[in-house]
Amino acid sequence: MDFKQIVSHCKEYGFVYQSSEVYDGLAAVYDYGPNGVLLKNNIKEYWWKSMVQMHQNIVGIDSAIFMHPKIWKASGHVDAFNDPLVDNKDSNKRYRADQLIEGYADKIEAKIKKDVEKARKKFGDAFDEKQFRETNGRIIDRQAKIDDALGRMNKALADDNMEALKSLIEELEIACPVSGTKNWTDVRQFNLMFSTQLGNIAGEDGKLYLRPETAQGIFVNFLNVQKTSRQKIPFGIAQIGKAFRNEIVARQFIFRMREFEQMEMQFFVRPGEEMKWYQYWKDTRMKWHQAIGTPASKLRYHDHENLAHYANAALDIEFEFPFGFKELEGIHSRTDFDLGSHQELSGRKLQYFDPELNENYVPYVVETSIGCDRMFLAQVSHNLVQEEVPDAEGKSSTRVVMKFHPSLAPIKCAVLPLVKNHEGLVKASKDIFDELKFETSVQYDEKDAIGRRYRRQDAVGTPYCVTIDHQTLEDQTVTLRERDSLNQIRIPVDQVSAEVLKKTNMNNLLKEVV
RNA sequence: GCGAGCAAAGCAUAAGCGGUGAUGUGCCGGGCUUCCACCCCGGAGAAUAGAGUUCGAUUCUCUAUGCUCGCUCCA
Repeated sequence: MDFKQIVSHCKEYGFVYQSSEVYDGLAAVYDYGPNGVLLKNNIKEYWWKSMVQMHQNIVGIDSAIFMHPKIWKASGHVDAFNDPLVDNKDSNKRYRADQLIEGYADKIEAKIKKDVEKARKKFGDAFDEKQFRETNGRIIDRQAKIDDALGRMNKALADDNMEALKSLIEELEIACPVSGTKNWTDVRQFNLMFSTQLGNIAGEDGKLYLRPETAQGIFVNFLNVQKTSRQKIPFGIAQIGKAFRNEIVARQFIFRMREFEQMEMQFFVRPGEEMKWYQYWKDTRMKWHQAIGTPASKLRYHDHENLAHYANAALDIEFEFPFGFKELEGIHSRTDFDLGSHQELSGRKLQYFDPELNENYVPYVVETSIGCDRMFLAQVSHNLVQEEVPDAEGKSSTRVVMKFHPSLAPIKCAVLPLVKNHEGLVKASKDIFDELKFETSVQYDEKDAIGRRYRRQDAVGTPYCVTIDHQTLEDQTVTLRERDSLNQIRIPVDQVSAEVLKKTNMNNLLKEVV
């Protein structure tokens, strides 16, 4: 199935809709429909239970989306998520304004170095580089240019003065490396965090950000959770929640959205033991993905070469989406950066007393962070297939089927009277439905021919269909039809629930993850 | 954000070089129907939005919005 068909299918069968569609949509925001929300909840349940329920030493929290503005200062988001950007109108290339100016400084620095090397050759052993730099007129001029440019740039950045940055670029006659022209747009501040305000009077004082990641809610609650849950290191805190980023380019359906949901677990460990746990979670998380039937060939690790400022090791688990291998989950060794920063900025001691070592320390953190919406997209794009199956006459016909792992399927079982214009069959069917609804997610359908109803359930990934026929009224047996194999077996009505739950229950899936 | 392309019932597609918008599927109602998209009858449903040109615009022009791709960015 190509990507377009997947998006189309998601809409047609109530999985994902474009946000605000009746108003022509809102870019990079999507809504989940009736089947979508069921699938998404199942993904979250699978994750949550694998983490919290299956580990004695992992507990959950649900922290607020609003947090104290200083948190984003400490985490580095305020600085790192703010870039002054400028476009060259001729090449349509975009640059960071500060990097252009630094590039200009680097060029001059290169010239200075050339002069220095020339002089070194000329003077031989007697050459004193320091003295040369301080006395050579041309070098002094050039160094002054660098100092002036960088000095003014830093001041403009500190003042958030975009106009000054632009005029500096123009004054320095910086040209686009691609087009070679100096035809620049205005410099614009791009802020990846969404801001809003606390209280109802606008002003800097009440400025708040919607969280760009859920992790900080865990870090700032580290002490609360550790004390109230009486956890000992190593232990983890898990959270599922919304995060918000003002992406420059938001594309590829629900892969990159402005409002998205993360499933994060921060695991607190002894300093020096972080690599052991990094490896542990690397393996454990891969198992989790494969346990629901995602083939190993569609998953791979990708080690980060450029580490973020907080990490001493980082990798992604990538999934092969229809548009290529892309990040699905990140596993990062975050060192003590986050707790350390918060400790410094808040003035609170964010430490753990380790009774075995008999000492206090700021724990190190290993993070696993998976995008819930990406997981959703991975499941949908991998499981949606078109295939040839035999029809009523045994000839080949195509069907579109979502081959979700039964535990993730939105609807676990459909209850279908073979015909709808027979009171006895309808009543028996409704009785079965009314019993099953206490156990799992079921759907009743009496419209259209039985084959069409099977196909309809296939399209949303329902693993089982129960069909009630005249024989049911005589001997209390029904047909149980299985989605993937198309097999039909005849079983007593009172065994239906057990049979369906055996495959669709989350419990049995969890046993495979251990 | 820049550039290019695109925008038609729920979905997928025709036709229309300015004059009645068609088909398949899906949906709703009814009939028929004993196990993998049966058949029959009936019904609802569309030109992304706004402006302009025109007697008349789905068609031409402009603007906005959205989508796709490329660039840029990416914790």
